[in-house]
Amino acid sequence: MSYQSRKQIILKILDEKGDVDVKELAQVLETSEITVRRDLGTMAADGLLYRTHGGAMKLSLVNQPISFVQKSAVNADKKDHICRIAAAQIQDGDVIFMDCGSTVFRMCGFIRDKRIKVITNSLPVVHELLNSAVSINLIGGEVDAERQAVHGSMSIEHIRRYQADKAFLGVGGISVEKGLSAVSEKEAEMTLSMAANAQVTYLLCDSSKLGKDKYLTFAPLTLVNVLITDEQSSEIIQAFTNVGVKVLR
Amino acid sequence: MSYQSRKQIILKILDEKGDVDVKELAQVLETSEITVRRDLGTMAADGLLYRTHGGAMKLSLVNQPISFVQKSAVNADKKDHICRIAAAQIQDGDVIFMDCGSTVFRMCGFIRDKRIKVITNSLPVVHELLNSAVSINLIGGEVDAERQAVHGSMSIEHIRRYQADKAFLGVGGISVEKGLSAVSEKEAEMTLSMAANAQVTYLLCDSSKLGKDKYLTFAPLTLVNVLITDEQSSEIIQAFTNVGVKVLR
DNA sequence: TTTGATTTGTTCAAAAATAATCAAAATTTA
DNA sequence: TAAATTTTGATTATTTTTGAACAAATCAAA
Repeated sequence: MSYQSRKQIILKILDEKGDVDVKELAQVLETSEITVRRDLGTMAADGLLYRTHGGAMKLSLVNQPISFVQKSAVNADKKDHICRIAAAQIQDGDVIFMDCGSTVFRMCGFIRDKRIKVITNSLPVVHELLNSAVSINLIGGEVDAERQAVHGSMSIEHIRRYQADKAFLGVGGISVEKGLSAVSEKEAEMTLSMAANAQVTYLLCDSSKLGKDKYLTFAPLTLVNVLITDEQSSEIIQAFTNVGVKVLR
Repeated sequence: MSYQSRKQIILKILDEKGDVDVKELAQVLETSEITVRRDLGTMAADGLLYRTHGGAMKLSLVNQPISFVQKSAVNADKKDHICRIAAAQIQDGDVIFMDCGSTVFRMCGFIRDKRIKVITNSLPVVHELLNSAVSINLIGGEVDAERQAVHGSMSIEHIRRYQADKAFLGVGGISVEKGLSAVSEKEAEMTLSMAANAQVTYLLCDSSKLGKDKYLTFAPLTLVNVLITDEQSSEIIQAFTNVGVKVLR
């Protein structure tokens, strides 16, 4: 197998899995570890990947602060369950908002082949979808390094210029009593703006956040058309359904 | 079997499988390896396939756009020379525009410790400066995956909302006769907008681009207040100075 | 800080592939 | 039909790639 053939395979695996190791690639490519090391070295020099000890990572995953990567990986199974359901609500041709939450980010892996337009303020979402079938519009404004997202009054104005079919949003906390709550006023504003400019608003929320409130209550449950969750308790689901929120799980 | 017959068969196999090897083709075509090598050589020269060691690949699998990192690394010494001079023009407290050029991007390394605000449409610039002393505003709009930048009418509007002290811009080509020229109308628009909303406009241009024009002439030299270049020829520098462009080198 | 395990990258030899040269065979042209 | 031209295949020298071996570097645990 030639270097170019191996290169294509390596890039494909990196795109799918985000990172690889030398031993695994040597096995998959049916070649020696030193050949794989040379290939990875060449590809790193060409700016195609990031070389780590024992393997390599996709460039787009490297420049994210640990905090976002770790946060996104917490309850990954639950989040992926939610994201599969969310992705199934999206048809080719849709225009969708995606906010900067760690659950919403994981939707990227499930929508990359869809011919849709994504409007987002999240830098990780942009990076993840850059080389995909998705067309991207990025909301402008002040960049928040910690959250890797754009916020502020300029962002709010920008969002108002768009009209989306669907919005996929996360929150810090949600309960029947208090409605939606957040830990950041900026994020709350973004959530409100995206919801206001979409036909249908989906809330992606894993079970760890249901029934729990954060310091800033910023919207009633009526902001949400559909709640997508992994929560299995009938009582909790019923409580939301009783106040008019459709629940998918 | 004639060359034309073999060619059709080779192209058919490439289309089906994406890649081929010389031995396999020799067997299928019932000819010698050297004949196959000659055929592949001719076809590669004609731009029909990509010759690899031991075989060939379909062009579409190989023709990836040159990465931004690779482009930025071309003439790195010249670019860094220019960027050092550019960085020296910036004081703490400044608000500056930075466009999406590969030379401008290299300025990041020289300004990361300055307490300034950067307004940019370049994703690599944002990533490079995220964990630095710099405050960043990101221009919103449609994301161009190849250039990793944001463009479009929404972006133009967004830029107009800001007033910067300085703008640091690149161009595709520049000459005394034709003025500034570009290979992309989108980038030309961004350059014009940033220049229109800055007090002082700096053009970063390495010697390989001086005196050379691209297909779209989009602005006269008067758009530029200061040209920063690595060019050492007194004649060329004088030519620019004669038409009112201050030159730093 | 030390130590053992793991990984990396260099060196070298072997294997594989390429390209140049030349002669033979096949095809085309007059 | 013969001469000229083109194509093909064999041989050989050169280049490229690969894998083994090993010293140096890195990592994580003690």
